[in-house]
Parts: sequence; structure tokens; C-alpha cells
Amino acid sequence: MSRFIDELKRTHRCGELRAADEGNVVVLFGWVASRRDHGGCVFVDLRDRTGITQVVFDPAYAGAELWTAKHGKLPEDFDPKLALEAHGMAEQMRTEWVIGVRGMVVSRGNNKTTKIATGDIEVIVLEATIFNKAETPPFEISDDVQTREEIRLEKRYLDLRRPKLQHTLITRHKINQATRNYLSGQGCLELETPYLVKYTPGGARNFLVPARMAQGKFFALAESPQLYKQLLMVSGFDRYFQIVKCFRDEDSRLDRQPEFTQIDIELSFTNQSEIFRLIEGLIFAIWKEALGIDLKELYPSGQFPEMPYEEAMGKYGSDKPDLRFDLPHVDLTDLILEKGGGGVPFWAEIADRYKSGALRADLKPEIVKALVIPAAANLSRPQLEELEKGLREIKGFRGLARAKIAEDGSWTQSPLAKSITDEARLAINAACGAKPGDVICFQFGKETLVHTVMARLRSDVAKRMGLIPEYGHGGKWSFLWVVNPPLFEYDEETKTFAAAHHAFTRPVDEHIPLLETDPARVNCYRYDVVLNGFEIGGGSVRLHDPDVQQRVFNVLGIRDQDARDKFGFLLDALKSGAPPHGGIALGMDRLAMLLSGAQTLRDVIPFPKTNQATDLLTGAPVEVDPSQLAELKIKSLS
RNA sequence: GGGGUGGUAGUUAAGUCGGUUAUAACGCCGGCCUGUCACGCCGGAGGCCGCGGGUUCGAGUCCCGUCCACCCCGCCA
Repeated sequence: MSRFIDELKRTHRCGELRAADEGNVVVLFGWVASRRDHGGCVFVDLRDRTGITQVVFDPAYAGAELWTAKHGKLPEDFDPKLALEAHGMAEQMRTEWVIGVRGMVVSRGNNKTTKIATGDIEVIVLEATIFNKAETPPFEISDDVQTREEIRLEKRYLDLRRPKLQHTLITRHKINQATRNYLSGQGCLELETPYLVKYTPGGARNFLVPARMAQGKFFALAESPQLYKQLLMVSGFDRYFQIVKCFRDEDSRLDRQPEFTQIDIELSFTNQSEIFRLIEGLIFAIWKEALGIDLKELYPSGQFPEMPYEEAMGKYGSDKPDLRFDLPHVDLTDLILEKGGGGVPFWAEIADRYKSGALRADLKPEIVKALVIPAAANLSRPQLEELEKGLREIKGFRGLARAKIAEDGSWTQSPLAKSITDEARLAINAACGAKPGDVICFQFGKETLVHTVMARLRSDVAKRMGLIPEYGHGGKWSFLWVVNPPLFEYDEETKTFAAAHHAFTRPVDEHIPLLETDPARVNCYRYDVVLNGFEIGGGSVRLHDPDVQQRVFNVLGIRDQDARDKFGFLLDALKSGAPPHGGIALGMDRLAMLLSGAQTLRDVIPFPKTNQATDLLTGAPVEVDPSQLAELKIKSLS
């Protein structure tokens, strides 16, 4: 048995040794990243999560002569027999074997390299051990090699050996530490809340957990600690935070996983701006800790800009606009209505629907929008077609009308050119600020679809123009608060209102009288914090006044009994002496993704699920034995 | 629930108009090599072309179905 581990403790990690360590005898443990056998001398790149050190198995160093000739003395504990044995092992070694070496740090002399941080030195091996052999991995453990995601997820433990992923998870650790330090320093208490909670309808679909002790009944996995953190405020804990797992049984996306982590925060005796200042401070601390970046240089006031929800939707068609570039939308709806469609049949139809009262003019359920692709983008016609092709992924998308502006202001390459009146064309050119060579893209119809299409177009054009990279931050950080969205959503079909966020969000003070007269115009103290086009957090100031609460329920058509059934415990709590309170939750995974420049959420989660919410590593979910279901009094119909 | 892209050797990819023995790089195995660092040189093995059906004299290639992964819409307050 070798002396490693019990007697010979690890003295350094593989990314640590520098020129200052020359002459020291060290012990390193790690994985064989690569092996280069020169017949005599064998080089091994030894890897752990801190980096790579080149270790050298040289039979010439098994004799005393070379040591004394080159280094003037023998290293301590020098045993020629062990050194020779080590060289024999090196000839057997293969990638991903786990080994330990004891050796002397020496200068690489003329063979220094800057490719690795330890490139000034190498370790001449005096003694080695093979802790474990390894099967040849199904893919190379390397950052540059692109491998099918399916295989990476199946062998996730190997994928996680890649330096990039290790670095990302280390970054995640730093975010967690910075968060705890900062929030604790701000007087927030880290308190835990249940995962097994009561199912409440509405909102995200819950995962259900059968309750064995109460047959036929179910828990839900918490989609967030929302209700509990409000109860903690009622209890007087004043300031709370938690880094907490949340579960939502909804379809995945590049930035959405069925189980994910939130930095959850709630404050008492607070308002919107106080919450903003706290979060800005937290984000500054995280950037400092994880990236060494001082955001004060970008935001000297220490504050992120704010934009009303309405403005964000109007200018960018999104409640989470990417402001690393501008390319604003131009809303032509009013102009088109005024011109009765401007000669374009489709637009005339929309104008007629408003005129006849079929559409409510104050809510604008159908709109006409434009986006100008500047001449400087220099996009060819095939490139424009390519942009349109990407939009076809959107359900309901029927095509993008374009118009290229000629020198005299007329439109070319456009299906609209023939029907548009000169007057409308000039008015649109002026409204868009379009100059010769620019291309105007039009989209019209249902507001939600127009916004989905145009927001995607805006982002695609920016990528095509090189304003932002395909993915990643590109060295730009654009934070934004999107504030005060409508409290209610109006459903054209059922002619009813639904809570846009949740029923416990406080309306903005001056809109409270509108609850009875014009609910569609009631905005609320809700806010999202946006980074580079991703929503990295959202929250609200809560409604703690029972009277206003009742009036909100009235708008929603929630009868007393409904409210009691769903949220009775919270309503009771709010009547028991609830302080004014509000909070926010940051998407910890998204933060980690954006901050580390990762391409998907999966790259910042050690063991992520696939798009279809399965775990390729373990095969979960699986069927269970009928006896297990019987114990729960559950029958599978599949 | 809907749309899109992809699945060929262990990995990444090529494969023309349907035509003979399905290519390449890396990896793997064997041999040589004392200064490489993605070492190099020589040789070798490796394939249910995702799966099932169909058309055809003949299918990796065409058609139908299906599974899996990814991206998007819906959904996610």
C-alpha cells in the first residue's frame, strides 16, 4: 500500500504552484488530463478544480547524479526505487485516472508556457500512486469540444469535470456567499419555509405529493415561499431572506427549469424605493464578489434606471427589454386609425373595428407597430428573409411586411407599396424617422402577438447587426427596473378581469379610486429587475389594508367564500396586525447564468432536467411498484 | 397542446440525382520516440446510419409513423 493520503497529505492543489515554490517538495492529487509519452520521459497534465500542473516522470531523475548536477542536492526522502516505480506507473496511466504524486517543484527553464497558470514550473515526480483507473470517457473532458447535450446529461459527473462548468459552479458558490453576507449585514434573517405546502389554484402548476397519512389528499411542492414570507412579516421578523428551491410543473425554456433557486426577500415597514436600494446593493456586492467588477462605474448613483411597464411595452414590446441596444418600436396605431388605414386593406379593417366599437379604444387590443432596420445594418434581401424565417417559430405569425425606403421616400420591395396612400406613407416615414436605405418592418393585429413578434425581431436584428452577441453579456451589463404594470388583465372573451400578478399586490395610491370606475387603468406597486433582456427578479409591495383588499376581490369577482377557501389563513393573518410590507425574489440561476456568460440555465445547475423535465442521469421520473401506489390509495391510469 | 432544428464509429461531422466495400478528424488499441504541452511518427480495430413500417431491382438518402435532445409559441401570477 502506498503512503499517500494517510501519511502523505496533499500540500497544494493543481492550480496553485508558482515560481516561488521552486525547490519545495509537494504532494498533488488529481485526474490525468493528458499524457505525453516520449519513450523515456512521460509528461502528465494533472487536473483538479483549481487548474493543471505538469508533472514529469523522468527515469533519468531516478538516479542521484542528475539531481546533484542540476539542482545541487538531492530532494528530501529521495528513493531511486520509488522514482523508477513511478515511471512504470506513468507508462500505464490513461486519461481520467486518479493519481497522487510527490515531487519537487522545479523551473521549466526555457520551456515555460502561458497556457496554464502554473506554466512557469513543473513537478519532477519522486513517488506516485494510482488511486483509481478509469474507463475511457465517452467524450473529451475539455472546454472546446462540443458534445451532444443528451450524452453530457447522461454522464453529468464527467461533464462537470470540464473547467468551464467547474468555474461556473464556483461562481455560484460565490454568489451564495456574497448574498448571505450582504443580506445578513442589512439586518435580514435567513429563515426557512416549508416545501410541502397547501395547493392553491391559479398561478404556476404545482407538483403534487401524495400524503400517506391523510389518504386521498395531497401536498403541493412550493412554487415560491410567497405566502409564508408574508406570514413571517406578520409575526414581526421584520426583514427576511432565504436562498430557496422552488418547484413549478411548467414547460421548460433556456432560462427555465422545473426546479430552480430564488434569492427570496421580504421587508416590513418599507416601500418600493427602499426595496430597490437593497437589491441594487446586493447586486453590486455579487458582481464585486463573483466577478471583481465594480458596478459603481456603470451606475455612479448606485441606482438602476426605472421604466414604467407601459413604456417598456410600447417602445420594446417586452416587459423585460434588453437595453444594451436601442432599436425602439414605433407604435403606428393612432396614426393608422387617424388615416382610416392609409389605403392598406388590413389596416383599414382594424380601423373599422375600432370605429364600430368592436374594439375598446382605451385598451388597444389590436395595434400596428413598426421597427426600423437602419441602412447601416446593410442587410441583404436574403438576410431579411432569414430574419423572417426565425419569426415563423411563433405560433400565429403570418408574415412580416417590409418596406425599403428609396431616395425619394417611396417604398420598394414592399407588398404595401401599391396600396399605401402617399400621405400615410410620408406620415409613417416621419413617425419612424426613416431615412433612405432603411428598412421598415411592420406587424399588426392582436397586441400580444404583435409584441411577441416585434420583440423577437428587435433582438434578432440586434444580433444580426452585432450589437449584442448570440448569447452572453458581451461585456455589457444593462440593468433596469420595470415598474407599475396594470394590476388586472382584461379578458376580451369573458369580459372579466383577472389578477395580472397576484391578488395581494397593492394598487398605486392615486389609482385606488379607479378600482370601482375603471379597473383596467389601475396600476400597482409591482416591479421586475431586468438584466440584458432577462427578468432576473420580481416582486411587489403587498396589500395589507383589508378594505382595499376587499375592493380588489370585488373587481376579480372573488366572493368572500372563495377567498376564504383559498387564502383564509393569509386574510386572517393580515387582520391580526400586519405591518406594511413588500419584497422581491431574484432568480439565482439566471443571475449565475448571465454573470458567468453561460449559454443556458443547465450550465449553472449541477444536475439539471431536460426540456421534458426528466433526469437523464438517473432516469427519473420512474414508474413505482403497484404496492407503493396501493399504500397511497392511488391508481395509475396510464 | 403547437411550430422549428437535429440524431451516421466512443465523440464531432461529411455523405452529390436513390447505385458497388459508408468517409474524415479526434479518441481508442499496438509499436517507436527523453522536453512535450491538443507532442510526433508507423500500424490497427471500431457502424442496427435513433427505432418501426413502406416505396424500389436497390434506401443513410424518398414516404409514413414513432422515440430522444435542443430552440420557440402557448404556459410560467
